Amino acid sequence: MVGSPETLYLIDANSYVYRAFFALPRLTNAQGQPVHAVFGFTKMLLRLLREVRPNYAAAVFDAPGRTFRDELYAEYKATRPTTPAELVSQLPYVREVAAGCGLMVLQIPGVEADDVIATLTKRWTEQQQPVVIISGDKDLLQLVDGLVRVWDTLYDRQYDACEVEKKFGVPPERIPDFIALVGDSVDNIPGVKGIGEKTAQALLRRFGSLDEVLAHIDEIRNWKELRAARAIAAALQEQGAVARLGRQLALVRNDLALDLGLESLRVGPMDGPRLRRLFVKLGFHSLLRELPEEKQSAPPEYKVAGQRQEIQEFLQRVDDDEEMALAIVGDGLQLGTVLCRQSGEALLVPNHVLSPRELLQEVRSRPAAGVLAHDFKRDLRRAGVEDWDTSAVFDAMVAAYLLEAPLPSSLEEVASFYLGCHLTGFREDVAGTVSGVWVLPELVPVLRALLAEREMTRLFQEVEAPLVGVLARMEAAGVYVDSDALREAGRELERRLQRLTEEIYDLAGTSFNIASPQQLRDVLFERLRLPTRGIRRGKTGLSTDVDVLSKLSALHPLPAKILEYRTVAKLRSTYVEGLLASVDERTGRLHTTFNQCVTATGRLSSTEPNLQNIPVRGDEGTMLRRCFTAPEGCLLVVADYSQIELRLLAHFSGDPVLCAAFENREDIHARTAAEVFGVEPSAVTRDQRRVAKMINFGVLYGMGASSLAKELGISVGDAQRYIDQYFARYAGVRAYLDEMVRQARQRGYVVTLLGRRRSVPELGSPDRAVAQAAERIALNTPIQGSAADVIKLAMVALDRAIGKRRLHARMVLQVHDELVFEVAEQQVDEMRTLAREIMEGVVRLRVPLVVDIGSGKNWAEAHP
DNA sequence: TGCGTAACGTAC
DNA sequence: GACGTACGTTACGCAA
Repeated sequence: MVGSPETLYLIDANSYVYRAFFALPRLTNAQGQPVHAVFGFTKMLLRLLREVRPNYAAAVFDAPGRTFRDELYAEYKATRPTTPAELVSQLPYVREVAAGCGLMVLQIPGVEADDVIATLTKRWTEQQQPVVIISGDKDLLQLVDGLVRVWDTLYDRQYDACEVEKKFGVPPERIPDFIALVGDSVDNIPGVKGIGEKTAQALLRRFGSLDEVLAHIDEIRNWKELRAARAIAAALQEQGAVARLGRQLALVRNDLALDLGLESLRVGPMDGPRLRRLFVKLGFHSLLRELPEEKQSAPPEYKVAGQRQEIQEFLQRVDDDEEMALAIVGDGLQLGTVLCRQSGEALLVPNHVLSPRELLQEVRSRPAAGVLAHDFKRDLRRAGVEDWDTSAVFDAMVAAYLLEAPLPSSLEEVASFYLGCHLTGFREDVAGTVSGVWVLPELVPVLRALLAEREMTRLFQEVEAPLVGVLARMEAAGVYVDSDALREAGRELERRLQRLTEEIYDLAGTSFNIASPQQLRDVLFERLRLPTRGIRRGKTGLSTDVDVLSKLSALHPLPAKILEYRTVAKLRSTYVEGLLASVDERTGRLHTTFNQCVTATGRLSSTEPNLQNIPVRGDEGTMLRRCFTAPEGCLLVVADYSQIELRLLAHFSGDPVLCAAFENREDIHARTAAEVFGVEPSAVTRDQRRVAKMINFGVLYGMGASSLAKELGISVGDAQRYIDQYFARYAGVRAYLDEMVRQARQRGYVVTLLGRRRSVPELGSPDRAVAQAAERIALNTPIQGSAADVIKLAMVALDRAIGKRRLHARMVLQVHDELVFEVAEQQVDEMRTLAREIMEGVVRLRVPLVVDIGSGKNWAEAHP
């Protein structure tokens, strides 16, 4: 729709929002606020601004409360159901969007939007300037004339006088008369009973207006061509007054005294930051891209420090309580540190002038030591300054992770997402690398506001922020590995693999790549012709995983050998060779990276190498963990939360049986077996306990009967009976899990003990499988995530306690519910007591938290 | 040669 | 398809 530069666009906002609310599928943002009507409105408005580029526009809203029409007719709009709360709650956002887009927002008390639009239209057309009304409401079609058109953007239909007449059979100015005769169920305008659209059109065509129709009732009564003319005449006679009232209701008023200069309708500039914040809040991630990248955020004028003197001068200008952005840039040869003040004043300090290590120590010595950073742990590690209490450091990467913004969360992406800044590169002789620290002073307030809004400030300040430093210390400490023992184990595994390979080729009657599932499949099912009935299929064909091979091993000796081969090969390649490759040769220690911003639930993860999946079961597990040892004069202390997830389930659900079991310090799996099998706890067999243990784990993951059956090797019917019996005995657990899903559906996200959130948008998916997977996420995340909350809190507290007591002890590993410490032999008892006290007492639950502790020369021996 | 994906297996 | 969260290794197909 192209208009002249003087065209005024008037948006009938309520009508649009109302229709969008019912027309579009319900959608909520991460906070559970329904947003689909705002979304529809926003899309429409952005499109209008992009394609039409209007110079003049306004968004007009109905004002709540009575209007002159209510005075005229008490029943006006009385049949309309009260506007849903979910729609009303979206209106403020709609106004915010319109204002952010630079539009005048009008909402005049006691007046409906239609009348405001009519008045503005009249004033505008008096200047001989065109008007386009954006509305889907037929009431406004009465305003259409040579200068005025109505555009129904939802269906992309435009109405000029011709189109109106085509649709209603009457010219625009007769629409009120038409509505008066026909009635309008939406606004509860009664109309004349017995007169429908066709009759009304005929009457108005012949007589022109409602008044003329009513003046010619006699003539109508004898009108031969009119069907049921007598009845219609009678109805008009009887209901003429009603029709006149209806006309008054339908006629829009164009004579309001609006205190408004027409120039104020000029469209202002888009408020990018405001819209971005709003879109982030509403979850309109796709629309963020449609906002113009208004600024290329280029680096400020920065000085390159040539002498230490300049650093001192720079730091002296910084206020004591001023937060300073900081980043280490460049690579090993051209290392540098960038400091950036709130004002934008920035300094690049090349390594040769002052090392990052010394500079960071300088910064840390400032009174407030407030620092803004992105991936600060990395900076600490690069500078080798790990003994930093990071509680006062605002790490934008960690904040963005908590806010569940876009993952991956490089600073460039976070800034683009929350600020709309495109960080332009910053190449420098010394730094040689891009760094966007300078956006931090602008970005951090936005992140802080969002954290506060979601009540995550404490989680951030008291858990995640201090944890940054704790993890840096753990990584820097590393864990000692007996490389000789590991190499020897590797040689032993190598010999076993040789032997197994020969045996396998023998059994297969051919040599092939045993590690290739594809070739193995050919050997098993083509060459040996093992039965394929009931064998699971993957994307590329029949599976050869552990379940399949276990089943086949009853029929042929080869599959068992393959299984053994795989176990040994895994051990050799991933654990022996992989770990040896990562050991620091000078110290014999292994330094993993703990990722704080990766998992969906709040757990940590560990990479290069992953020390959170070192085998523990079987002889191989023991052998491997024996290689993780304490250095001379030290022991390893391992503290392990006992059943933390089930305890959290008891806490959240308040289930009396589950809570009592933990309060009485019972064996929880035996208790579950007693409940499910209806026997005394003392009479539970090993097998019953095994089944109960599986059920207990299954509940935490939302396991179904079929998978439990598969796991236990029983029928699906039996598995279902066990599950039913479980929920019959633990009714509180059932109720809690149901409530979790209900809440997730209502709010769009789930919450952990300390307020960590995970949105679960797929709950409403029409695809059953997708929706059910989302349900399992909704059940599992509060439990798994709360366990992560608890151990993180304990890590922060333990780190402080160890420092305060000056213990010769350091935390070296975390494996989700377990902490490993390296402790001087004389202080092992103190460390054991401290770990237990702090870990058990870090949060207060309805049931006791229990920590099992062990100590020993190596990880296998120390395992409780 | 480098990269992405599938299959598999390890942990909690 | 059917049990939540991770990471690493190998094989393999594809593109440069």
